[in-house]
Amino acid sequence: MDFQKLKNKITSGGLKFTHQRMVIYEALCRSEDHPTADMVFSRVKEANPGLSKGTVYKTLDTFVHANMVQKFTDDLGLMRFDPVLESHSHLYCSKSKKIRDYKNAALEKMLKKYFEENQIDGFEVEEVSLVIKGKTK
Amino acid sequence: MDFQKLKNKITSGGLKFTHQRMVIYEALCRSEDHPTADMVFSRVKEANPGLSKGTVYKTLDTFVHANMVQKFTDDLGLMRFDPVLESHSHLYCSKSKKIRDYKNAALEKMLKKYFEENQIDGFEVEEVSLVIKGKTK
DNA sequence: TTTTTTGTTGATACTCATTCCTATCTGGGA
DNA sequence: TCCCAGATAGGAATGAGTATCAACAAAAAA
Repeated sequence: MDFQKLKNKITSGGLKFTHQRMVIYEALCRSEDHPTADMVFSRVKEANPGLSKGTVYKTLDTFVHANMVQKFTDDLGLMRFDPVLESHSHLYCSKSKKIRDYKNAALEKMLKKYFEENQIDGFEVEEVSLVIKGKTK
Repeated sequence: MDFQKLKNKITSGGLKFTHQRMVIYEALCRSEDHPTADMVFSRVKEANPGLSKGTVYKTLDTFVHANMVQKFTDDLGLMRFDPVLESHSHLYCSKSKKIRDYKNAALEKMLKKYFEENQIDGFEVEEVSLVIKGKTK
């Protein structure tokens, strides 16, 4: 992603454009492994020694509030960040501990339909997500 | 659950029967809210002042290894314990932050069937679970 | 341009769930 | 009864994440 596109992404989220935000957002987009804030920090600190850990945590949270990235908790309780906004599931590999995206519109639709047709007693469903655990082949 | 049943539960898991284990297992079974180790500790400490927090954490983990209880991570990253062994989903109430059980054999079967018929490229599915977020009505 | 306001950053201290350490204790087999 | 592997108590250590706050920068007002 080039400079202009990054700048647009950030300002169109209603945020001021800063060097730190650019660097952090770019690092997240380049990562395919749904990094934690700490992982983003270590990928970014070499080229940006002045950048502090707290800023990475805060900035990523700012992106979440601006709807630029998604946040979720993995099976170990760590906060993970994902620049993909469309709804999708995650594959947890029990061997490598890596997390992959799994997009399947048909499955999403099937689940959505199921919970529209089958109400849960005393509960109003807002969001359903799948946790898929297994092994990379 | 009476004394004999509790004792059986613990020894049949291959564990030594101790007062602490009985008290902790009983408190967990009486709880309907999938408590954290800390919550179990505070429910138990009044009637058992000598019991330490470390013991509660370790004992609950022992139960998990002995397949007497299930452990899962909630959306805030806290470890929750559940004495219900059959596979089931959880309902997360965004208002009260409470977690309820949701058993639905038909849904479980539907998902199982789906992933048997629809392989994921390069991934071997072992376990699928649902995270259902919404509001208690 | 200067001043004011507003938002951002870095450094550090802090919280809090969980794990680790170790001295001490105990249930149950010999 | 005696013994010891396993269990426990108590507290220190860990580590992810948050709060605080002074310094700073960029935009808005004067």
